[in-house]
Amino acid sequence: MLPIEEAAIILKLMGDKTRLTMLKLLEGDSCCVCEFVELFGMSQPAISQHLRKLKDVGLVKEDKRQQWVFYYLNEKHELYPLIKCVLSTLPSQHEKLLQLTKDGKRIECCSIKGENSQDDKGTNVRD
Amino acid sequence: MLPIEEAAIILKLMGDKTRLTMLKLLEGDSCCVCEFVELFGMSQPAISQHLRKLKDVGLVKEDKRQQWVFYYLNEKHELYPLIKCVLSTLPSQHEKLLQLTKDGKRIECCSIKGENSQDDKGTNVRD
DNA sequence: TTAGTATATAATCATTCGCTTATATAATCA
DNA sequence: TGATTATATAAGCGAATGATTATATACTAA
Repeated sequence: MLPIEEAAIILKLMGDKTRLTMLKLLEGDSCCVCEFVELFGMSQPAISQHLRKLKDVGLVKEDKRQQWVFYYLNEKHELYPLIKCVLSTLPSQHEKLLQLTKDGKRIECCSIKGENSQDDKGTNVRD
Repeated sequence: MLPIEEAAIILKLMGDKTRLTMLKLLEGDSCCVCEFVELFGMSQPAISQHLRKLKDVGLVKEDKRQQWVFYYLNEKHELYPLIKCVLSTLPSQHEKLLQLTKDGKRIECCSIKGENSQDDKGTNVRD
């Protein structure tokens, strides 16, 4: 496919306020599905379907930890320079995550990079 | 509207290969409707409708000269930095214009910046 | 004035999109 | 084990999208 056509596909996917906000959030940290459900106030299937689209074109990758699925930006994507430059023009969405933490809704999952803290499961919090 | 929502609208509009190519072409030069019709091999109404959408959000502006309407990038657009950074990651489409010139299909219109050469109308060529 | 060229708009239509509800799968917890 | 929690998928539906054809408008040329 022509590079400009590939770029158009990526831009169309980013041209949705929910997905664009998701990507901006993922610029700073990984998030799991239930955090997005909480943040956007949308149904869980709606969130899953947005993430599926982002995953299908390789914009995000997933990391299954315990009962959660964490999504993160795929910095190896062929068009990552395009993605990065778009995200860099957007205002930070980090305060949304801070609020989630304050509300005790942030998921803490300790198996990051293979580690596992057996005595820290459940509704734990990060940030 | 939130900045991220405005950005999503712009990105959605850029997320179409025809419009994205139009914008990349306009990065270097202004073009008129019939040139786009020739370049994309699409119907004239289809081209007009794409340009209308770009104009409605202020991404392009128009400049009527004689019987033609030339479109050009609106560098004053609030989100021009976003637009510019996206376009900068795309491959040049200039050879399309060169080919158009070779085919004698490029429109030469001399009323640029108020000038008017009365003895140079019709199917003239630029480039 | 009339014919031709350039452009815009309206109506239509098939496709895509984004959501919903219902349901399936997998992991955890009691 | 059975209940709960997290996630994914399928079906359905209304709205948006991108093209087409038909038509209207405006400028140019003879």
